[in-house]
Amino acid sequence: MGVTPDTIIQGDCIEVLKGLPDRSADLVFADPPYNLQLGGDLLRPDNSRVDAVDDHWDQFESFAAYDAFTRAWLTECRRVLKDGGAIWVIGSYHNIFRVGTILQDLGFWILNDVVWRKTNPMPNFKGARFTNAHETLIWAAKGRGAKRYTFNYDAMKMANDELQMRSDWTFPLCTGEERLKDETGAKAHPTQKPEALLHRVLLASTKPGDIVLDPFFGTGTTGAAARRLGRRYVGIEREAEYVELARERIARVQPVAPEDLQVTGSRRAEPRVPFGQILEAGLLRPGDVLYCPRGERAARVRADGSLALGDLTGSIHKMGAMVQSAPACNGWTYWHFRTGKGLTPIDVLRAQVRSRLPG
Amino acid sequence: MGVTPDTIIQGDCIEVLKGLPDRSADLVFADPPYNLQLGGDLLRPDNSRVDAVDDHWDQFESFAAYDAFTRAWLTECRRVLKDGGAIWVIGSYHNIFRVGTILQDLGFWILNDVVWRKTNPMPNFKGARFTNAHETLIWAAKGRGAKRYTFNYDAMKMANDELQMRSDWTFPLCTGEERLKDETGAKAHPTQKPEALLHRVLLASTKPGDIVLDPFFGTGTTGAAARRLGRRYVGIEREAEYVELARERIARVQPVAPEDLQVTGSRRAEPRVPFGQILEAGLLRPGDVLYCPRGERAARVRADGSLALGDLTGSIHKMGAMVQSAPACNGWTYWHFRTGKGLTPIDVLRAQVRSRLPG
DNA sequence: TCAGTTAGTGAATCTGGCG
DNA sequence: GCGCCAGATTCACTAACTG
Repeated sequence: MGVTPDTIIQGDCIEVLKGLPDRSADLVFADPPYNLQLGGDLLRPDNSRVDAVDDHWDQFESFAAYDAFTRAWLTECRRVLKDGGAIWVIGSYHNIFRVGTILQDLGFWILNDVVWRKTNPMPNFKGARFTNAHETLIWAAKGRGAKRYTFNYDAMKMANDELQMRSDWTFPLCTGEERLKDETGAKAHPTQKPEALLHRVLLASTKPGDIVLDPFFGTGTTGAAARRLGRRYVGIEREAEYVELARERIARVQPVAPEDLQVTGSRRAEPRVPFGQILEAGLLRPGDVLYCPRGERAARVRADGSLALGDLTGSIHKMGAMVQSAPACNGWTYWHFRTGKGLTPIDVLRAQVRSRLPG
Repeated sequence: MGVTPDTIIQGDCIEVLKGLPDRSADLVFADPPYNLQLGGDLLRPDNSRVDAVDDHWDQFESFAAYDAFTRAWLTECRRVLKDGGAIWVIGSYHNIFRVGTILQDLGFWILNDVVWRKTNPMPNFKGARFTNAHETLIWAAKGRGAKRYTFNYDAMKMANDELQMRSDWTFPLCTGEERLKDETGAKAHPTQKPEALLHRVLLASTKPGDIVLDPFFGTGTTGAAARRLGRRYVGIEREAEYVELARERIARVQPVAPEDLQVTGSRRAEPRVPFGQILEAGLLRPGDVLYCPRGERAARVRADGSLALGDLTGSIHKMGAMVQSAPACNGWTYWHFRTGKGLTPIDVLRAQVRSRLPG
């Protein structure tokens, strides 16, 4: 009994969240209201409106109200997340420090803060400050000791020309055709996020089929990116107009074919091959000699897949670490066998065994 | 009756701050402990050990203890600031959200958050997260209605090739000759900041002769930058060794007339565009087919920007080299996409993305 | 002297499965 | 939950060394 995927639920964010089952979402992406001190509406925990204020005491009242609201929806999101789940929250300096503090206080474990660098930010018209050219995203796991979060490290590295993806991402604002307009041609939603941003978030931190919950769905950028990438979404949005716009928008999205959703996998995820299996497959034989990369050290292979060097025996990893006096060693890349052309790492034998495995 | 400028006071930050007079500093720059919470040792892939920040001054029992410490020194700093004064605090995701929240709670008025993008950050050795490639600075005025803060808008604009200075700044780490070493050649301080960063901070937010207070003076980067730029400094530092190092360092600084200072960075090389960004920008989609120049070979694009050709996958460069049996290949010019007019190299898509990037 | 190679290092909350 | 252990994992830059 879980949540129905690929739906938008119209209603108050906190009320709707309370109705969702425990541990039912793989990821939360949240773009909460930033509206502190901007003359916009500020909501109390019960969603009544706080009158605009400008003196110091009421300012504190406003922060307290924003904090209570934030704590309420984040608490529910944490409950709804699976143990291996994670959350992304985007914000600006008006609210992101309060969001980050409350995340930490609720037991979320911050994994990274990520900066969205805007290529085309709005200038600071009064010339009174630096151009506000970025927003901040916080990526956090459900808890410090929580089950392992999803991070498609190799896919991110591939998407960044084989360099580790950094914590600063550069994207243009959502403009042009992508920006939804109302019937008058005005922008339909004030803070529509670029789908490219969600593309990277989902590709980095979800698997195909995962359920992504967005408690401030707006015009459905999260849903559009999820559908395109073969993920499922649950959106919560209070305004009926936005719900309708989002439904139409998501329906227009062409999902990527499942075979194209394959991304570069990690070596950790590859099937484990015990070294003994190399012997069982006949690719090496007991008594064969293995060499370190430059050949000056040698060890004999024994029938059970251990190595012997003088009186000492142990796994390929232990023995590799031992001869180097290193704390650890990957025996697959350290030990080599001799061929007519010189020394070849035994990792190629592992690859041969893996290629014969089913699946 | 004010504070004596161009001095370093040895002692506990909060105790010393309490002895400073009200409204005596024009600016505070603070690089407080980040409250890192490290596990055990971290080994690089080559098994060398990362020299982590495990100093006693960075250890706090809990978030509550860190918050109390932060509130205490920020409260004193606010008292010591002149009414038109401002504060900068630098931190990472471990502490910056708590610092920002407390700044707001104390009545400081945030002007910008600024991101220091590191050109050469330490990689994430275990491939577990995004490379932590930035730190965050908060710039805040003493209060919302406080007397006008200093912002040298035109100096900043001039320093940025006549474009408004943005909230993301790019600098390398403090290394090489600038990095202070002890007698053994090891780094003298674990977290020395680059002087270029302080240069920009002071040039942006102080006037010549202003008094800059740094309650976590360390090896005196703030003092060195202040002296160089004709500002005055007051430093507080607990460790006697750091105080001595800072004194010697600042004495070596040659003050320079501001008009002689080179502040404009050299024009950067063309920004690198990873192929994955072409997909994120929607210029190609997962499942699209790319062709070699004469069209006789084809490969499918995957969601992470890798190419698939039969069972083989890899980057556009790797796969281009592979199909030509060449040692290397520029995938941007080798691979083409099909349009009504025939085949077009994907390099034109890179040019489109580049045209949107900031200089 | 110069070019090429090797070694070292920087604020880091840095693995995962099985018993 | 803890311990064990297989085995996966790095970018930009500086400085020292080699030939």
